[in-house]
Amino acid sequence: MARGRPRQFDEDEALTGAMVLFWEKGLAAASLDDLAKAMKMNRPSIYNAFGNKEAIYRRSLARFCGQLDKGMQETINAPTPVQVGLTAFFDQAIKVYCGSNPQMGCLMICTAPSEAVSNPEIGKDLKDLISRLDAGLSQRLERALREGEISDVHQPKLTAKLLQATLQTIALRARTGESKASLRKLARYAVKTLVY
Amino acid sequence: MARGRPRQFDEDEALTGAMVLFWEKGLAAASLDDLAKAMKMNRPSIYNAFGNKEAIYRRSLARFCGQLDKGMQETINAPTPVQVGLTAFFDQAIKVYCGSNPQMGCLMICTAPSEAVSNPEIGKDLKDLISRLDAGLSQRLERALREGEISDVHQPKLTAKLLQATLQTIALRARTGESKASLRKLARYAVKTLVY
DNA sequence: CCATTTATGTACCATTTCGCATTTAATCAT
DNA sequence: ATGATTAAATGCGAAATGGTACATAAATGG
Repeated sequence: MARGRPRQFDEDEALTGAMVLFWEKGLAAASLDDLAKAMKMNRPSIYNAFGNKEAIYRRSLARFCGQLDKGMQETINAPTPVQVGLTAFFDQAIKVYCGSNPQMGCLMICTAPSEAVSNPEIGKDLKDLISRLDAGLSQRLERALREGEISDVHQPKLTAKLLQATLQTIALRARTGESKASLRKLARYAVKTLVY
Repeated sequence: MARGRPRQFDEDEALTGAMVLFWEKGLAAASLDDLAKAMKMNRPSIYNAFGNKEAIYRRSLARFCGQLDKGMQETINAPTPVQVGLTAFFDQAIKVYCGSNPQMGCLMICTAPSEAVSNPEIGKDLKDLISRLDAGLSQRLERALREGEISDVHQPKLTAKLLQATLQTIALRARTGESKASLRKLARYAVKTLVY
């Protein structure tokens, strides 16, 4: 087993480098040369190992979204009141969105939409993430309803969308430099207003 | 007056063409050749009349945002209950965001963020629009508060941000193909939930 | 030790890109 | 008309881009 010359790049590390580059520049503005530097590989190796630029971008997206989704599921389904779980989820997202200098917001929300029309596959990736988050939030709210934790004036599916709207505005505002403190305040107000 | 050879392109029409192109592709993915076609001009004329690609993009943004802001101001400040004005504003936005085939969402929200980090001027354009919308919504809510139209549990500045979050999610969802009907339903629920 | 397999790295190619220099055209002032 | 002024159109060119061919290197299996 393990035939042939061993790879001398770390796949995970390379993908992380690519992700950071795309996060900053988006798909279109990132050149293969940029990518090669970011991944610490040379172009032919990249092409051989991962395929073309779009493929790498989509893998970066998938990874990022997988983490986001997983983080959300774990946090909002922890054995705490809904409001606590939701607040923790927002805080977690804010940490990621404001975590670098300059702040870069969400890879998906801030870079995929500009590609989504001319590249329907990316459009679908975006749509899928939105759907998954809607579903996760909605399910948690439904449980809260069933367990009498929140008032039955709520429509879980719609409230879920407004919670996701909150997440999205946090992503966008983070990218324009809005402070962590300001975003946390917004998140708390959203939870208080939308889930009671 | 009117010296020299007269321009044979309509500046407004050319700018509209450019805007539509950028709306679909974003700044980075739109080439000068694309632009020339979209503006029905040839490259040197474009350069002479408008400057480089980024300048045209920013002019497109400014125009789009000017209209959005103006539309908002007029609609939410019309002599009707806050909720009616807000609903009308969302409906108006939905019409624009879903108005072409495929649906393209908001020029600013869907294309500017991907440029915002590497191009701080565009970042500022984005930030400015967000601030203006926050301010407009917040002022309307404050008036509603003063006039006893809504409950004083509201914090106008934060509620304004959640209303804008609703607008933004509508823009993003429109770009993924979500239907007008679904977005209108979301808008109505947001108004009902956030403003009472 | 040799064949096979897989990865690396140099160098390259065709195309596209942005931008401009130059020529040609249209209009106005005199 | 003529010259001045401004715009259009052609076409060039240097650089960058995405992508690849090909020779080389490093490992394994027999």
